[in-house]
Amino acid sequence: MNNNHVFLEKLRSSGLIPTKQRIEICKFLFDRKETFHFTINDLQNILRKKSNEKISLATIYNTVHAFKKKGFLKEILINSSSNYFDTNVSNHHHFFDENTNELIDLKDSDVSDIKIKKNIPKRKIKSIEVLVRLAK
Amino acid sequence: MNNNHVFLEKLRSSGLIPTKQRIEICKFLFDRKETFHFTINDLQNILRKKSNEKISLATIYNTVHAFKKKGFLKEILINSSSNYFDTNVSNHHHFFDENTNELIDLKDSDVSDIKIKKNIPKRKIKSIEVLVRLAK
DNA sequence: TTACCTGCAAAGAGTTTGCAGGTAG
DNA sequence: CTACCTGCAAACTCTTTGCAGGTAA
Repeated sequence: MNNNHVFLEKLRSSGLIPTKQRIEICKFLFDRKETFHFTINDLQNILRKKSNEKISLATIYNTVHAFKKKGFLKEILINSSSNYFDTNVSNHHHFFDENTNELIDLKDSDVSDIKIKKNIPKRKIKSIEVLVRLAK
Repeated sequence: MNNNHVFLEKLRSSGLIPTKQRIEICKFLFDRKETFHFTINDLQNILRKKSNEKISLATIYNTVHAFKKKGFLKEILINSSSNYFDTNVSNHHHFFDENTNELIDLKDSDVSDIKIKKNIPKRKIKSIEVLVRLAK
């Protein structure tokens, strides 16, 4: 399936010039049904193997952060040794499997309604994130 | 109030030799009623100002990680620019104020019961952490 | 005395930046 | 042509480590 035009539009409409590198990263990250979770390091390794032309690490950092800024990716903090990104930018929660270091999406409907019974003056709730740590 | 003996005991019973530096850090972190949230950088700045003798950064890292390992501190990940530690090691959740970069404890009773309606084979839930982001 | 700890400086890991050359429009 | 992007290397920040001297018991 050739979705290039979709990604061209996605990039253009967000003000990012669709370069070869950005399109390749788009195709890898967004041309899939399932959510994808990755670290910058994961992404670099995978892209390096998949493709003949290598995308420099600086460009991967730039692109991932540009995508995050545009709302195409969400950053998720789990442990102090690596930062994860998630192609699913909707409101949802996560399992983190401490045995495999793997992130798994939890649909909003997989988690009971959460009510916060405390208020901070002059502040509004922006988001509620649940992280469920798993182990054997 | 002189709690030195309490900290001496705390350190000794966990197998850490109570040195001058560790006692000073203990006194600062644990001789208080309220929970304290900090980054390594916060801690170094505060200790530097409070005390005449400076504790080296390496020792602060060593000590904080030793305390974490012994269960005296809990690490909390909020944003990619800094790692927080919490003197409250009980099960509880957090507000994070994005305007001030401040962490605020949420008692377990401030959050409605959370039920996870999904199972991962061969894995058990180790902990459930809720992070509520706040903004103006 | 012995094992462990501290502090310094150097090393390491991850991330960001400056800049020269390249590319999209 | 112009503005923006890429890739490299250097810089930077945060954290860890090696080691010599110091300290607790």
